[in-house]
Amino acid sequence: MTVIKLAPRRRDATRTRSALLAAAAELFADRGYDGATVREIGERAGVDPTLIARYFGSKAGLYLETVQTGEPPADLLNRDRLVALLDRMSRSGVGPVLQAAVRPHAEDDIQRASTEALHDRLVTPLRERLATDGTTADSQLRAEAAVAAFAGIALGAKSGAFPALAAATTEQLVSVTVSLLDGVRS
Amino acid sequence: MTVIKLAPRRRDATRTRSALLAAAAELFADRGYDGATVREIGERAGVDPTLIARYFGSKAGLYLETVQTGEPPADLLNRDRLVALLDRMSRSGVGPVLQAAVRPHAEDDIQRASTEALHDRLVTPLRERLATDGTTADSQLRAEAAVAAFAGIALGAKSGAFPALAAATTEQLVSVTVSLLDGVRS
DNA sequence: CCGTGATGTCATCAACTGTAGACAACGACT
DNA sequence: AGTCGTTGTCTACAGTTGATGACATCACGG
Repeated sequence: MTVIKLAPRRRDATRTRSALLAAAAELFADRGYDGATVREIGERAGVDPTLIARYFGSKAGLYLETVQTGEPPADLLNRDRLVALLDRMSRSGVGPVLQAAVRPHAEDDIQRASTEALHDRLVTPLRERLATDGTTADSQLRAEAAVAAFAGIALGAKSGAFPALAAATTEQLVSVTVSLLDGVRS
Repeated sequence: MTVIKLAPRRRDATRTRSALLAAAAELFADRGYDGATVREIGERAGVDPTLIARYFGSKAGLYLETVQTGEPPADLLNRDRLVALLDRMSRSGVGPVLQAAVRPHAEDDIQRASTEALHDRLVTPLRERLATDGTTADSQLRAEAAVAAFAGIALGAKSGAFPALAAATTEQLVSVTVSLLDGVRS
């Protein structure tokens, strides 16, 4: 067993690493991968930006790690899950993976990792839900469309283009989202 | 760096102007405002990029003009309109205004013009449709949510994050979109 | 106490961006 | 022909971006 130091060290690689990860998650969610700069991330984390290169290799490496440490898989047709998801987004932003749903990334690594996370956490659970509910035809297409629609709503509420959507309470948001997503069973 | 020798072209301001507009519309729709560079736009238009500054004042001015020359207002609950809209998007891209639905722009002018176009062409017609159909409660919120969801689907089909959505025929796309949007009446 | 690796700081680079301005080529006019 | 506004070409610049490497400073084991 390794001895755990309780006294906070002035120099703590683990701490700066997690600070960078947290700041990156916020900024990537807010402005997308390209929009967030390493200098901003460093400033928000209270850390020198060049440490990103040291601990994550590059900005892309930081993004990939950000994507991995995300929300657990959620079935969008489950109202409780949807509430939890929308509630968290209204507080801490929308998450980097949803950005990838509507916007292609230039780098392949970024695109692939984001897509994979999106499917693992949202598309696949929904497709399986549709299958168990009896809707087998086009279940993959339906699931993808529903997730895409959800991404549109979640991002639209933050984009500034939809004032009523941005001003809505979580309950209202849940209600209208449920109304829309329910149609996926057709 | 390869230097492309251009064939001697007739001097025509109107022509270069429209060439720049067309190229800009494609690239803005494809990569967003920030993602499209003036050099790319110029290259696609077969025109020197600095002419953007001459004819439109700046990249932002070019974007604003691009936004103005868009699709006519469409009611998303009208199936024919939806078909036409999705069909055009599958051919010539998704249009710059839908980008603004899910992604905030840094500059205020850009954001405001995009939002205005989005509401004039999609949100307001849909809200009025909902009102005449009897759904008066929260009609603004419902209309915005539906447009945001539609934007998610349209952009998702092009983002590379949804393979089934990207491979779907226009008919399939229309079908699943109608299923989802119909729920907005709830 | 001291050295050595870990951690942080700093200056700087090359690439890219939008934009400006000097210059050249064209063409309609007297 | 000659003039001059219009249109196109080219270079350059200041700003930003991600990334690199040299240097400084700390922490811990000997």
